[in-house]
Amino acid sequence: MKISHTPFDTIFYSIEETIKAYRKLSLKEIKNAISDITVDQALILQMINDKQLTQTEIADLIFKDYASMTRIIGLMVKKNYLIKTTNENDRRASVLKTSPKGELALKQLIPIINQNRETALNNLTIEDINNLKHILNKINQNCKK
Amino acid sequence: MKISHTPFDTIFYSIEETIKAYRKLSLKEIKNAISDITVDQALILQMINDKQLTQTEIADLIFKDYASMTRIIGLMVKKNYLIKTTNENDRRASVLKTSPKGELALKQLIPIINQNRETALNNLTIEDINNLKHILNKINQNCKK
DNA sequence: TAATAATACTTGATATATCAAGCAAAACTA
DNA sequence: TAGTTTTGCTTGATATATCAAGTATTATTA
Repeated sequence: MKISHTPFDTIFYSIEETIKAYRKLSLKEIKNAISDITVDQALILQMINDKQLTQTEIADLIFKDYASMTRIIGLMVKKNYLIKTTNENDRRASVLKTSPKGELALKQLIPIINQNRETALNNLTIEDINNLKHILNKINQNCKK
Repeated sequence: MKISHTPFDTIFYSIEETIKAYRKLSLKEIKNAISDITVDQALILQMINDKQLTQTEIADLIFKDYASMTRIIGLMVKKNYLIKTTNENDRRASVLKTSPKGELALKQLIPIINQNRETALNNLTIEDINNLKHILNKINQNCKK
């Protein structure tokens, strides 16, 4: 198979471009509602609210380094969106909970997050989405071999 | 259209996952050859070698902030991969050139970069790629409206 | 059970991302 | 042509990414 080799023709360029455009849109809308929260922080808030998770679990789920996770969580605690305590059954692990402020923020954020997704996926068909997911998954597998 | 709303079912999750996997693969292979160069730095080296570009132009092409570009270029100059001078026709602008060390590095890097792309796209058809590009482009447009 | 290994983070150092503010040169305009 | 705006880039501050090294705590193993 012949594949383009100039940087700007590669599919990776398109992928980067798209994800950056989506992140930009999301950040704008989120900041518009709550100025001191980022896209990832909103996602983390949502994850912790849905299910009790450790930092390590969150990091694995959203492809972040554990060190970054420590710092992001630290900031979210400092801004009072999260409450962090130690797990008494395993004193290495921390227990993360959304604070009242965090829950309130989340109530505002969820419709915004959903709206962002709708906006980004406007005019796409179910086939488009499934296709996209399928092809990306192939690439993902290739990269991990 | 009904679209999934749980974070891990969304297509954006797949996109992030894929681009991170690809970046990880690329970085590993690049570092293996030249330990002090990153994926973006390799790309920048390639761009500058192909065509004379200003920092601003490079930043726009690879979706980077101008401030980041100043710092990345600064490091590449410091590591002696690039030579930076001022453009005498427009003293605001800088002229960037690959140094001999940069050119040598690039010679090593180009086959690696190409190989990474081949690896990542293994078993994909031309249709897959075109499809992917087309769908991503739709999302990209939606995000920019 | 003592030594070792693994786990769940944390910290330091450096690079990059992002926003805001600033600077000098160039372009534009009244 | 003087004043204003734009352009190309830089710097500062803060957040995040990444790698390496370190600290408790828990689990394993000889």
